Amino acid sequence: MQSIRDLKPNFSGPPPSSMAAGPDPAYLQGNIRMTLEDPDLWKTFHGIGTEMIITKPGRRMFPHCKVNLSGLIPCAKYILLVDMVPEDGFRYKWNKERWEVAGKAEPQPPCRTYLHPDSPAPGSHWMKQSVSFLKLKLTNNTLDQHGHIILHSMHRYHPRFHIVQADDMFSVRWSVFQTFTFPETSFTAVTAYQNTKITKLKIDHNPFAKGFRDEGTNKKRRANKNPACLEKRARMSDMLSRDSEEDSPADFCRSSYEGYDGEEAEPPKRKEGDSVKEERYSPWAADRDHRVRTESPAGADPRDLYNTEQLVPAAASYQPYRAHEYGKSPSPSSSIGSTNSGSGRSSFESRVPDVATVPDHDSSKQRTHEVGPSSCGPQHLPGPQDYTGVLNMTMAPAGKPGVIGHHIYSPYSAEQPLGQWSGPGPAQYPPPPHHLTADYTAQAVHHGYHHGNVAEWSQYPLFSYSCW
DNA sequence: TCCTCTCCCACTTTTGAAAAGT
DNA sequence: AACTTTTCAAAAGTGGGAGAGG
Repeated sequence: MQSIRDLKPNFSGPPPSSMAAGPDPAYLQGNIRMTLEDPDLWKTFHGIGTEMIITKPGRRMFPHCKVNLSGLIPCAKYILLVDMVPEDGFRYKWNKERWEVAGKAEPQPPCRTYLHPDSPAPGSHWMKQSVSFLKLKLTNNTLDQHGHIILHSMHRYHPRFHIVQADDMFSVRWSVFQTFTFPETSFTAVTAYQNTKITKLKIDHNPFAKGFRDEGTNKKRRANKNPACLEKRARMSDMLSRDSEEDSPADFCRSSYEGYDGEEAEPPKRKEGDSVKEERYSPWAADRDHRVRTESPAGADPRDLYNTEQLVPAAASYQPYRAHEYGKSPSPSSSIGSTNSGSGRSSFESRVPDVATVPDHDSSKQRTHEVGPSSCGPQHLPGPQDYTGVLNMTMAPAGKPGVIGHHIYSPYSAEQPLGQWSGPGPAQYPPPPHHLTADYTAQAVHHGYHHGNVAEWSQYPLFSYSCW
């Protein structure tokens, strides 16, 4: 099974007729522009080393991902997705005010993709206002049934934004994926904040945390220490015990870091005394950038050819991070061994996003499809996992007005369950086709590529969950 | 002993239904 | 009666704290 990206080289045959007669190439080859909203806030966090809390029930990101889009065809429909990509193949620990490599990364959890609830929507909809992924939640529960994005604590990730021109999820396979990343959105997944500066920043900027801004609240917290509270804690302990029984380690992911070389594991340098208002990126980024140049020849992988197509200039504020200028994205933390990084990344990329989180479309406010567990592909995974997820999505009626000029062919009717696309679970992920020496996101801030092969695309297990 | 994970607490914002007003 | 605005309770989100467990 291959990831979206890995499919690119397989797009060797003629594209589907609908694609061949597809949209104005100008739209596909560089006019689409995505800019990150609140870049200063992101940079402020990034300068310190962004941490994102992950919890079992799922935790929102803060800052949350919010982007502006332009260059879309106003009448054509698009689907927006977000997934999380490991920055590297390492696990980290917080030690004496800095992050240090604590060993090899754990096998990747099921890779999930968050589908923006408005999807699919016309380009005009996406462009008229900023697109927020506020409700995207992160979890460390590998058995999560809510469609949240599953991450490992103490690992570093960065979000990837995908824009797909497609009438509905069934058309996605024929469509062009355009992928954007913003180096300043990288973060470390944690179950509790490690860096007090991050804590302070979160409290200062997150409205939900206002209660922690004034010192007076501290005394309220003391009230927790009462007998009733202790009783509840005892009960909670029982629950925890039960949970741990359920959460038996699932061997559904192969190790993503075959290329890991412990010798190259160098603790990412954290700049001591970063100020909250720090505008430049953390030393993680600088370190990584350096290593990237010296150890990982960009473009070594033939797939890079695909990465360079449809390169869209990033927002001016992110120019410094564009691949064509630096060769590599200076995402933080990947500072550790670029070859490792590339390997880890590529391994991850070879995984299959097992979930397409399904929206309830704001405009329709209805869920038209409830589809049972996928019947496709062996279910090798223990437990309910994602592979028994249900499709819960709003489909755009076939032939719906609004899409003019660039109708994308879909071999499926709108009623066809998306679950039928589902392939084998991640337990069957093949090893990466070959070692990727190049850091994926580092290739370009923006990538575009086709899904031209039905057979391969059909292997994508798109499971859908309702996130909210 | 150290590190990580977990849950509850008190607080805040958001949401949406009901009530009130036009 | 229909629509808009206001009110308010419930739901959801937040980090801190401290215990549990590996």
